Amino acid sequence: MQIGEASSATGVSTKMIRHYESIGLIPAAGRRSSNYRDYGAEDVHRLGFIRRGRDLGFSIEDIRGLLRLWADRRRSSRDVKALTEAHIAELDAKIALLGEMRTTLAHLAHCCDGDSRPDCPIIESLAGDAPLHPHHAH
Amino acid sequence: MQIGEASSATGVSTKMIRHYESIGLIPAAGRRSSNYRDYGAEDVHRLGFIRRGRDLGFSIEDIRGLLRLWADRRRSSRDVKALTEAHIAELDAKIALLGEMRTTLAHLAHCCDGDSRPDCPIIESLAGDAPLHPHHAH
DNA sequence: TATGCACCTTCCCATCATGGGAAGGTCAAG
DNA sequence: CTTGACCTTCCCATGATGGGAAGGTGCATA
Repeated sequence: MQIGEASSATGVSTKMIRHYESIGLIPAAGRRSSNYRDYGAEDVHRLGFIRRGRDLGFSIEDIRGLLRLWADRRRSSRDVKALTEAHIAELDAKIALLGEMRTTLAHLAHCCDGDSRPDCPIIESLAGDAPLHPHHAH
Repeated sequence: MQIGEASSATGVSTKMIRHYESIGLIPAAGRRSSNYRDYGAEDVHRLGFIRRGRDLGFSIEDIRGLLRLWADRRRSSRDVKALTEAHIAELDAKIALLGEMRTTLAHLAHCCDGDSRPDCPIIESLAGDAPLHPHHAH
């Protein structure tokens, strides 16, 4: 199986497969006489693991840890769970941050007439002319 | 006012102030005889605008547009609102994506015993051995 | 057989916003 | 006149990904 097939079988781009090899996330693929990389079922399985990890937002370094745990028959599920919960906490922090931005922006947009006149609470807020959470009636 | 003061007055690092100048987001600062950059009230006001924009998650290019609108006395608040609502839509998309990840991970973590045994639905999911949303009783 | 096309290889560069750090100049206080 | 806190420019790194060039490989078809 050459790299393009491994790519379409897993949804990991050929670019990224080579990259993962270069940073040691996956072992160096075997080579055919043509110097083309050669992949087997185990390699494809590992790439699928990586893609699912990425889809869940794990960093490459997180996935390095998860791959090590996956390979370790004597792992504790505690370690996997701890890694996962740390990641959930990061997601929560990001979601909270984005949610705050969204709330503020939605409020400002709500207070903006959106017409052809220049007066605009959004611009005024950015300019520091108005607090971000004015106690307007609306 | 030299760059360090402008930085601490606005919360924009000196690195970023120089960077914003280099990409033309702010005009080139005046120079003293020492070749040190010199900032006035208007410059600080603009840097504050930029920082608040960044804090609300606007990209540098968004902010470039907002600065142009800010300076334009004949702007329509419609344009500001449109830019803002496009940004809100991006935030919503990101929040939704992160939220889906969070939901899946929380479910998997909930189903993981987190003990010293290796059996772990998180690893099994990543390995593709189990669907991400199994219909377990829990 | 020759040619074309789809695939592969390596290598360098770009993204986005930010920071680190080196090598050296400036300035005020001790 | 030294010390230390500032400033200058320049290069490099991050994290994950893609673009694209220059060139090799392999298979099908004219």
